[in-house]
Amino acid sequence: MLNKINDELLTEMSQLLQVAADETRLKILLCLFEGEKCVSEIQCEINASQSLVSHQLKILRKANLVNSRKEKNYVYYYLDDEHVQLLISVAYQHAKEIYHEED
Amino acid sequence: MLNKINDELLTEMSQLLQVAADETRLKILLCLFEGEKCVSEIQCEINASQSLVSHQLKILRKANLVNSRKEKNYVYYYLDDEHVQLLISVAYQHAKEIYHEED
DNA sequence: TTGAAATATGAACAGTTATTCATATGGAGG
DNA sequence: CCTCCATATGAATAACTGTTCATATTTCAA
Repeated sequence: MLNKINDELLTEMSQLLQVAADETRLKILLCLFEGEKCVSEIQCEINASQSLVSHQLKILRKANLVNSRKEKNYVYYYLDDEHVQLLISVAYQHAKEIYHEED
Repeated sequence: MLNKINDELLTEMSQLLQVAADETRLKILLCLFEGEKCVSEIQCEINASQSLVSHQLKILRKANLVNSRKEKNYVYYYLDDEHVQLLISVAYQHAKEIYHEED
């Protein structure tokens, strides 16, 4: 496996995981599972400041995990990677098991 | 989705992703795909110092991604999570697409 | 028991990152 | 044009994390 993965690929993989790993960003991704939302909706749902949400959305966008579209003066963000859902559900399965082990 | 995920689960998910995100640890995981290896073998394969490998293995172990067994004076590590392979292959798929987009 | 080899640990440092605060931008409607 | 609202940006800071170096522990063999 390692031999067919060059440095750039490895860095890309690492970055995807790193971007998804932050709790705030994870919350954003999870709440976008339900469909596209504008910044203020996300802000409200995950209980974070406007600035923080905006900063983190930018990071998610740069990593190609979400994309956005403008409508009136709202900006709607949505999941833009076919793999994100799978990635997160795998993490969820793992978490559930660990969680129950520790009871 | 967010409503059925409590704080502890979220933290657990976040930690899994964070642990997998580091490039050194990612290399270790990838090289353990081939089967169990002792510390010095890993060290050699990924080209890192003994101390670094040992530190990172400890982190992987604590997060339940790998486990180990002793034999003589070697310690063999192996993948210990059914989800790791899937997690990493999803990251790999994503990376490959990003990688080709940027050509 | 001594020496050597494999692995683990602790402290320290450098670099990165999440968050906050203050402010800027940009569009819509009056 | 001006004002308001939604969003974006920049700087600053505090906390965290990966790596290195030095040293400790453990196990085997002689």
